[in-house]
Amino acid sequence: MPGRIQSIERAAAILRLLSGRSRRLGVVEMANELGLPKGTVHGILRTLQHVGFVEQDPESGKYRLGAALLHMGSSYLDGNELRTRALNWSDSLASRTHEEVRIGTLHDGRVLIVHHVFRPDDSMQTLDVGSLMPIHATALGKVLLATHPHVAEEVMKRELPSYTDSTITDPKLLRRELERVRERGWASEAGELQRLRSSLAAPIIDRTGRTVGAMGIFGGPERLFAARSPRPELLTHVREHAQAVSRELGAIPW
Amino acid sequence: MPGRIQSIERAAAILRLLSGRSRRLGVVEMANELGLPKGTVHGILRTLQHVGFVEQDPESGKYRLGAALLHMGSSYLDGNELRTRALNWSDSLASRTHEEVRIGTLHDGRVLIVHHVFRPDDSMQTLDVGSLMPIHATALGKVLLATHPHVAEEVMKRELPSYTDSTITDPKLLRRELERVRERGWASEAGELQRLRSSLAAPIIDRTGRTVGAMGIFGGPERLFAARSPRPELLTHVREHAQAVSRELGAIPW
DNA sequence: AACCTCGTTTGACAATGTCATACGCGGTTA
DNA sequence: TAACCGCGTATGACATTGTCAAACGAGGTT
Repeated sequence: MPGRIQSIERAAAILRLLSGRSRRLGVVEMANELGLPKGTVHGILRTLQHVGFVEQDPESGKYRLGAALLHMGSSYLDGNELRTRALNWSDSLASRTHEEVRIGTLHDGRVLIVHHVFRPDDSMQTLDVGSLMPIHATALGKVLLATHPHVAEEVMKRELPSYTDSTITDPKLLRRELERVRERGWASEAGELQRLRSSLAAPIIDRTGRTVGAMGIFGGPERLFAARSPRPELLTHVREHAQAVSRELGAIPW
Repeated sequence: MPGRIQSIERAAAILRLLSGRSRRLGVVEMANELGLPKGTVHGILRTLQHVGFVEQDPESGKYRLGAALLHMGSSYLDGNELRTRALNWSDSLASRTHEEVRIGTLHDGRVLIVHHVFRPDDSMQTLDVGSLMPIHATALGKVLLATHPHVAEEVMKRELPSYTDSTITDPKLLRRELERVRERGWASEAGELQRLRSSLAAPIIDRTGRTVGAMGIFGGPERLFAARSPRPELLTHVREHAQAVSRELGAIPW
C-alpha cells in the first residue's frame, strides 16, 4: 500500500491528541508531543479550525475539538449497519432482561460502543455511545478478542491494565479464557472492570461469517450471576438476541 | 488569515460529502462532485482510511465514514462545557415539564444538538445528539438566530425550506419573529417543523455575555400551548433552567 | 470476447506544505 | 519600569510532497 498524505496523517494525529486529552491543548504542547515544528502544527490547526474540526478558545488561544466532529460521528452511526439492524433487538433485550444493553465493535484494540440502551425505568445514566471500553475486562471485549486472535495477540503484547483485583492481567489466563469463549460462544465478566458490575455478551456475525460486533448486558453480579455462573435464562436471551441481529445482517442461520 | 493546507481542506470536503449522503460513495462519484481528479481523491481516501476516518466496503469498494469519527465526536462532547454544565439541569427540566429536552448550538447555519433528554417514561425514542435541526423551524434555532443577526441574514439569503404549511418561509416575517424573540427573551414554534410537534426555548449565555446555545422542550402543541400561546408555567421552567445553566457558565446573574 | 466502469497504481512535474526564523503580545520577574 | 520569558502567529526560501494525466486490471455487462 503506497504513500499516504503526510499532512492529513498529521492532522489526524493532532485530532487524536486532542481527543485523548480532555483539556484544551496549546500549539507548542502538541508540537512537542508530536515532534513537529510549531509552525507546522499551527498551519494544520488553522486549517482544521477553518473546516470546523477544531475550535480555538478565544481567551487562552488553546485548541479543542470542534463541533463538526460531533455531527460526523452521528452520521457514522446512521450509516452503521450493525447499529441500525440492532436497534430494535437491543430494546427488546433490555426489556426482557431488565438490564442495560450495549453493542460494541472492535476499534483500535478497544471496544467502541455503537449503541447503548439504559436499564428500563432507570434514568440518570449517561449514554456512552462513542466511548471506548477496555477489551480484556468486558464480556463484549472478550467476545471480540476470541474471534480476532491476531488482535488478541497484539493486545497482549502490551501490559494488560488492571481495574479491580479480578481483572485478568496474565496473558496466559486470558488466552485460556478466550479459548473458553470460543468453545461456548459467549463471554462473561464479573467485577473485572468495576467491582460491583458485570456483563454477559455474545457475538454478532455478518453474512460473510465474520464477527463484526458483540451485544451484551451489564448489571450487578448479584443479578447476572447465580452460584458463580451466569444465570441461564439471561444468557439465553443475550445469545438469542445476538443471533437475531446476526440474522438481520444476513448471517447464515445456524 | 493566510494559507490553509489544501490536502486537509480536501479531506474535510470528502468527509463532509460522506456525512451528507447516507449511502456509501465511490471514488469517481466524489471526484466528480468535488471537481477533482479521481487519482487525487483516491490518495486522500487511502490516507483517511489508514487513520480510521473512512472505511471501505470490501465488496463494493465504496467508501463510508469510519469509526474513529464516532469516538472523536463523543470526545468533543466530553470537552464541551455547555453540554457538561447543562447535564443536570436538562434532566430537571425534563422531569418538571414532562417533555423532551434538547440543547442546541449554532453550527454551520443549523442547530447542532449537543444534548437530548427523552420525555420521562417514554422510551423508544431515538437519541439525536449530533444531528442538525433546521434553524428557522425550531424554537432553539429562533433563539440562536435572534442573538446572531449576521447568521440570520446569511441564512435568509438562501431559500428558507418549508416543512409544513406553518413553516415561516418569508424572510420579512422571520425578521419580525426574531425581533419578538429578542424582546421577550424566548422563542416558540408550533407545527413549523412537524405538524403535530412544537417547541419552546430560551438562550444560554456564557461569561462573556454571548449566547452560546439554547435549551428547550419539545412536545405536542396541545400540551405546550393553550389558546395559541405557550403555557406560562412551562415557559417559566424553560427560562429558569436556561438561566441556571447560564449561571453555571459564569454569566452575570440578571 | 469486446467493452464498459470502477478502484487502483504509476511517475514526472511543480505546486505546495514545511520549518527556521522572526514578530508581537501578555504575563512574570528583577 | 524594563528586561525577559513563553505563547500563538506570520514570513519566505527551499525541496519535499501532493497532484494529476495516463495506464492498469478486475468485475460486470453487452
